[in-house]
Amino acid sequence: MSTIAKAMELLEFFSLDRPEIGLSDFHRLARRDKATTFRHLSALESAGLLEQNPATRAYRIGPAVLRLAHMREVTLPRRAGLRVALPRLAEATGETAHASLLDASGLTTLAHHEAPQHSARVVLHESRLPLHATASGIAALAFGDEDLMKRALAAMPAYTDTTARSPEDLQAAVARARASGIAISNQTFETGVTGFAAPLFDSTGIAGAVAVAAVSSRVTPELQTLILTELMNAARTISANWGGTIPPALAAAWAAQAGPETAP
Amino acid sequence: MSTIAKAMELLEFFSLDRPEIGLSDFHRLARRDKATTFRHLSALESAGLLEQNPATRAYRIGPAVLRLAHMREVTLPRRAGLRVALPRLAEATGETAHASLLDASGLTTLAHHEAPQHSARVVLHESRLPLHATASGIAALAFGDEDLMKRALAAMPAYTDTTARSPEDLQAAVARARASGIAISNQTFETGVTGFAAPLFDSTGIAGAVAVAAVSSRVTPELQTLILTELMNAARTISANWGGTIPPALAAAWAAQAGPETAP
DNA sequence: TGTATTGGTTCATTATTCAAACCATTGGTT
DNA sequence: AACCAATGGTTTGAATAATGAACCAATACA
Repeated sequence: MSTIAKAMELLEFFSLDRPEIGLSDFHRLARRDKATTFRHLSALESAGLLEQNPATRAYRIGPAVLRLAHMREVTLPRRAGLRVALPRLAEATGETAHASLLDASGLTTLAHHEAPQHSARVVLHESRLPLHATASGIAALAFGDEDLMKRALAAMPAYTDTTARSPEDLQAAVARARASGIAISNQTFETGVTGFAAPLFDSTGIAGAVAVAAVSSRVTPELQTLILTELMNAARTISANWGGTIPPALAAAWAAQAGPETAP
Repeated sequence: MSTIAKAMELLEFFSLDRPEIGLSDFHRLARRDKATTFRHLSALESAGLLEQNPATRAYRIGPAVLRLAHMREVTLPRRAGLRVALPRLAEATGETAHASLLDASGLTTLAHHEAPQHSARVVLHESRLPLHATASGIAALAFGDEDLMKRALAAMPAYTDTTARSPEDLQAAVARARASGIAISNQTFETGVTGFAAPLFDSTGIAGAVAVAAVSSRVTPELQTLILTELMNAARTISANWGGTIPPALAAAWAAQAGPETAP
């Protein structure tokens, strides 16, 4: 593992639950030498990627990140394409909606939107989603290449009792998603949460996924139908905003989903 | 220079004008070995901080940056505090308004807003502002500590004929800003652009600056008075949003500015 | 007072980077 | 087709960094 990779790994420990981390915590979390950790943190700080809370001396995300994110968003807009579709999806379904972006090593949560209707709603903590254990991941795998599948198969930790354990289980789930155009995961990542996801495309192909995370006990057949319909609409809108086209096979699968409902 | 610092430096070469950079360009821009540059880029890519454009193989900012920026904004909102004040400042003055955040090595542009009134307006290209050559930098220096001034004096490249060259010139400009509460820079960074800036504060002290960049030929005494008034209002609002307090000396300086106008 | 924990620093050992060469591919010219 | 000048990417021993165990200073707590 390169020095740079080690330093970058430190950034992975930040989350909405843990937005500030001190030297000793980093030392323990990363299981790396304290001196080394300190040097890495200092280097990241002087680059502006981190900054120290003057009061606690704990490290947090620095302002340089804002500049980089702004630049990416100006030249390659992604969040902008969600601005209307994601709140609409959350409101129409009454559940939490989120969209994630596919990169070399998995899915990164781009944005999430919570429905105002229910007091009990799914709150997202993780911003990095595993391919094999989330509806979003399955949706991406269903329309990604074999290389992506290989990376998913490389590491398959079990999060709950129902997380796919074997390559066969995973491939079966992916095949179902490919056939129906929507991935459904029943408590494979977090207990009590059922995930529904549709793939998103940009001009280069599969680019991410849009998903609804619903409280499992609330999912009735009626709600599920509503979620699937809204999810297809949202995915169509977002992919169009991102300059992507829906593959014919997926368009057909979606039409088949909607067909029985809209037929006279 | 540490390996991490070198890798981080690569990120500095991105700008709105140059959002994608290939291996050979990096090799030339950073004046560093091609093999090493490639390893650094690969490491940054596998961390998600960069990604390769599949068509051109050039590198661009990766999706991990969006996740980090989102996290910072949720836990330490800064952009949110500008949402109302910055557009108002641009509209009221008819010129381009922008706000920047102070970090260890200078100012980073957070957001900018262009006035709709004029077809000729200042368009910002640089997201990294030098302390010694911009109104924002002078404003920050006027209310920052000596350490910040030391860093400003360490590197003072000349951008135009009127950029401060000597430490004395800079310290004089800073003293004027400290006395009046507003920094004014006449074409010290870009020719044809006059900058006006006020310091911004958060709970820890000086945190950045809010500025108006005006087309120099359009600046009349009337416009200048308008800009100063609006700038003070904007700075007060934003600092309040950021949880900061205006130092008494600055409040007095601003009152003196406004005083002569509002006196009967 | 003693102890545990914090952030931060030092110095031999070990791993990485450097520079300059080389490969393979692509796009344009003659 | 042959050629040229780019591109991204890889390989080689000599130079230069990174590493980790122990150490230091300050704070908090009992």
